[in-house]
Amino acid sequence: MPELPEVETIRRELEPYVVGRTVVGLSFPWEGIVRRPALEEFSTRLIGQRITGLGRRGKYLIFSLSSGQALVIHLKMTGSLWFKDPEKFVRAIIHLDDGGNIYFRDPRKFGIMWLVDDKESVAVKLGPEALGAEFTAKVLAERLSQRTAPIKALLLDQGLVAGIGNMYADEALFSAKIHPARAGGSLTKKEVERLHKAIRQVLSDGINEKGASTDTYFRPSGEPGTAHSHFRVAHRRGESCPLCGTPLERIPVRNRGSYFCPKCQKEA
DNA sequence: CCCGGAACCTGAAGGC
DNA sequence: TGCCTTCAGGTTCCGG
Repeated sequence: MPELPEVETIRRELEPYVVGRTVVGLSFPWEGIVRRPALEEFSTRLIGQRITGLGRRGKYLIFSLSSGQALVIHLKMTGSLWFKDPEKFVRAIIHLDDGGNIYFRDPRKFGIMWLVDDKESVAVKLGPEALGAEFTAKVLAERLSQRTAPIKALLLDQGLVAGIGNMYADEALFSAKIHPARAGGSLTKKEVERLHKAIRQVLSDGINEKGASTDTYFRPSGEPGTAHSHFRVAHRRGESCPLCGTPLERIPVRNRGSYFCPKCQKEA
């Protein structure tokens, strides 16, 4: 699933391929991928524009355009962007002036494209970047205080901190030895500090491994990432804790599968 | 404001 | 073999 490390890997590998290029055409095998404006306006306004930069905010990819507008893409759960034709599940194709193409592959059709004047307008309200300088242990502690929702649910709230998804939340909580169902406000100062450090570590490791290909994530070349092979609990159904050997458990937290070690991550 | 659950969508995998 | 159920989860929306 594309979370911060996966989106960042795609951004880095796509950047030299698209920056400086002009969009010369668009194809939509599935038109529902365009959120706004309406498809015809989306196309007429985007074609002819030069891509001046490729950025990322949380899990959003932002293509800066010569007009000052931005093409924003969210891959949601199963989206990926390819240099070459993945052949199946192609929902949109961006044709470039050098003959290159970007293929938006998305089996489950959750992915979205926007063409906007203000890139901030696509998301409700994003919290600080999980790997940014402004996201400190102190900021995390402030944002968790008084909160009664499970810490796992709060880590997935992009308005609290931007970029963490289900896999890396499980990894960070295991690393910090915190049970996923603990109330966010019940964490001690030491636990919040451990959690903050763990979040930054698992996300950085994920980027260094070029993302985790547990399911439908691919890099633009079509190659997988390797981060999932280093996961200690996420998606490790039926396996044992790498630290103590206790069988890992999976419980739903806010309807999200949460993998953890019941011995290393106590609920009390 | 805060919390929890539904909705969106469809392929893969497992059970019988 | 084939049908059926369950699972996967990022984000927004809505009711309490």
